[in-house]
Amino acid sequence: MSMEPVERGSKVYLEIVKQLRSMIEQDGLKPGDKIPSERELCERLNVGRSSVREALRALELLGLIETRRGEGTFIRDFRSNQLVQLLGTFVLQDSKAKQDVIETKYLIELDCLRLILRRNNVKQLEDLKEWLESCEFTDDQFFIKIIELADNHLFYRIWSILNDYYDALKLPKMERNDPFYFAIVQALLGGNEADVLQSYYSLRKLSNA
Amino acid sequence: MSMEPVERGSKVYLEIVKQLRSMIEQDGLKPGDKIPSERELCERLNVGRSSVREALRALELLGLIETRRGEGTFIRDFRSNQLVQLLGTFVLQDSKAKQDVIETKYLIELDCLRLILRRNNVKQLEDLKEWLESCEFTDDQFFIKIIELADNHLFYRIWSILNDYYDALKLPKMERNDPFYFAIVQALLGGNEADVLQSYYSLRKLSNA
DNA sequence: TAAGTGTACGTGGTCTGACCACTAAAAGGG
DNA sequence: CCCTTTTAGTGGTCAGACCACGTACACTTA
Repeated sequence: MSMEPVERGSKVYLEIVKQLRSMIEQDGLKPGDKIPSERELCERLNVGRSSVREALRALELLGLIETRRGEGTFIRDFRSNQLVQLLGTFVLQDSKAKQDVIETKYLIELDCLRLILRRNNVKQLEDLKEWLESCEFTDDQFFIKIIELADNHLFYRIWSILNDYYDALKLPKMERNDPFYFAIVQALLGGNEADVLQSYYSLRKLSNA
Repeated sequence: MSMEPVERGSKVYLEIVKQLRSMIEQDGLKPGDKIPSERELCERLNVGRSSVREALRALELLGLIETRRGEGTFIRDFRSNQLVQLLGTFVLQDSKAKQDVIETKYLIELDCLRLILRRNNVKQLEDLKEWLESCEFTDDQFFIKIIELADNHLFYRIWSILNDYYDALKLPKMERNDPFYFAIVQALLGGNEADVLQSYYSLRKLSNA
């Protein structure tokens, strides 16, 4: 029920994070659900309120919970994490990092193109082709479509993070370049990996090596 | 110098995070450097110590700083963040997620193999070959070497995260399979992408599609 | 009855002051 | 000179006190 008083080495707020996690798991709490109030957590866990708050603030900065003054603390939809901006401005400094961001973004985009090839969902590609003709869009928006078609949520997250990094580093925005988008989609429909890669390289002005 | 007393909407601990960030930037503080003590930050920013602690605890859970009792608070080497275990057990539930983890891990590993091909650093590959013969190692350890050779810090982070996810989901550990490791390194030395991919597919027991 | 209003309670947000445990540097003694 | 002791500084934690805000319920009023 209660925790060790001074559990050697471990800090109280970390224990509370742990407890919260198992509490959420056991009770099957989902995004939007309310968790016990700070004062109730104090009593239940036999700790001071400041320690509870340290745990909650940490989880809040991680984007895992949301607090509303006068109402309470709620579990958040993890998909939207602002955590990235933080890490971005903290972590990335040197030029090697910049280069890594660009390289990684490109490779992830290539992976998604390969995934789409493997999924081979013609109808979705046809839809995308229509969308190309009927819409104004940016390079980002095009690739968001691509990433979505790849149907891998982790890649979606990773790409979003990289894109945020990209912006945070003030790298030049990709400029729209319609013919290449058509070429990529066409190549995807053709089903030939080499063609797809070549179209992508052209768009990004890369050598195909 | 000091902040607004109740700055509407914004919470004090978030302001402190901001201040710390610019403080680190201005003073050019690097991993290992010490930041001002909690009590000094209170005075400098005209806030309570509990607020300062909320900010520091949050940054600590993010893995951005490290505190040592009796010594102080230090900027941390961002490369190692335990943040992931947290997110992992919080975020991933359904079976689609599991599938995504596996798929993404494999694709990242493939990307790194391609990067190594592009870098074409023969000496490092020879060293790796020696290591293979002289060491006991696990599948993880082998691919850590691979990812390192790819020399892209972001991929290293992403792969580590995915590996943690993999463990958190209790997916079956990759088993060591020596001949395939040799084949991969040999193919890398050969410089033929198709061979490299084929070796990897064999190791992971995947079709080459 | 129905609509509006106001009060009380619960919640998060913040500050203060008090300890404790631990570390490292300064002071002291051999 | 070295070793011990002291001391000051640091993070870790708790308790209590306010404040600001939102909600719900009881009360008034039309």
